[in-house]
Amino acid sequence: METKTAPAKRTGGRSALVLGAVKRATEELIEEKGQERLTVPMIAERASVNPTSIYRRWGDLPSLINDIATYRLDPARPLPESGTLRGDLAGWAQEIVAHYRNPVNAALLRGGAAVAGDRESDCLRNRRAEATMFVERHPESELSADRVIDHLVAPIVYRAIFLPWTLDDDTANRLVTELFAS
Amino acid sequence: METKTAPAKRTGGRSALVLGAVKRATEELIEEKGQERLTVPMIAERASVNPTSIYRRWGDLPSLINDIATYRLDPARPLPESGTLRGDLAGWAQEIVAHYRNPVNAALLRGGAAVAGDRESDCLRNRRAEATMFVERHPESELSADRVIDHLVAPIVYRAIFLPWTLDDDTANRLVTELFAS
DNA sequence: CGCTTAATGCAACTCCAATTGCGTTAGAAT
DNA sequence: ATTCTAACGCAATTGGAGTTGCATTAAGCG
Repeated sequence: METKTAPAKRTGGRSALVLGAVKRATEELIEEKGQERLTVPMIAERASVNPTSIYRRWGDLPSLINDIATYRLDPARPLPESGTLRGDLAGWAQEIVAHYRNPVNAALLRGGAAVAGDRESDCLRNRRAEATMFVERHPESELSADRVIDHLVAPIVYRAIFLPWTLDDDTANRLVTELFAS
Repeated sequence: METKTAPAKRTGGRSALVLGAVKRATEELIEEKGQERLTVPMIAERASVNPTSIYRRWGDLPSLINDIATYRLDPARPLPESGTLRGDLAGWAQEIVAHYRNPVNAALLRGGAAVAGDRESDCLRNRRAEATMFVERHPESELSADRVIDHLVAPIVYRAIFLPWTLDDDTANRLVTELFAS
């Protein structure tokens, strides 16, 4: 039997323009209207793009929001390399706090939470991968990725979702201190 | 001037029946369809109630879901009184874990997360009140309600939302141990 | 450059969520 | 029992989300 070669994706040019316009429009509107008052046609109009294009690319609104929420923090961005696990985690936590103090990112996170629950659609999976990388880089520490998630990521995310006004400047440092005190 | 007496609310009889039927229908359907595939007319039909009644009571679907998510754990239920803060928190945490291992409650939590972000619509405000009550009952401890939220409630809620399959039997006890180790 | 077809645009259509006005029922108070 | 009116049911309507078929554009590639 003949092997079917995958059709060539077209990622550049106009497609890239549409992608960027849709992402920008979604980020703008999610801040203005909030996650639940958002619709696909609204995004399409703001992006000067046809609604059909959005439906065909993402299927529905929750998938779009989850997609943007997942990749807004670039997975290829440089991560802290301070020489110590504590230093790395402190810098990393500060970055995450700063990220979610942006109302746009907090709203996207809530959208991601709304559609979470299965292994595929976890908009925070990159955080877990990064946590694992940090603890494996410093095997002398006894910290596990699980504990980093539970006592560093979880409190930040919890506050970002439910108590965003409590995400202040020293949240990250306080949590890191408490994590290493145990 | 004459003081306007508030119009008498009608909480019993038919109204109570409608309320109960709507809550039951929502809980059933949110498990079957998930939070984002849910609509008001669907709930109305399942509850044998007119959609108009739901719209007039709650306004929209997010408000309804948030309302149910907030009061599903009865605020008047008995809380642990073991004599020690650690014992109280352990029992309390176990109850919360058990609660969110129920897929219905996890789905409701995700719905509550979707509409969170301001001081009024926090479906977890009762947990914070309970945590405050526990630490105030045992002033000899140095634990603050904030730390209980950060290192006990937040990890449970985070897992319930994003990693529900990791909420196993000893999650609560492990978190309590880690909380008191620091 | 020219070919192929992926991706978008456009328009018409369907379907259902959400609104509104009005009549009916029944909870609460006296 | 009677009154008042909150809460519900019903029906008609509207508005927009989402779908589909076809034409158009342009990205990828030899």
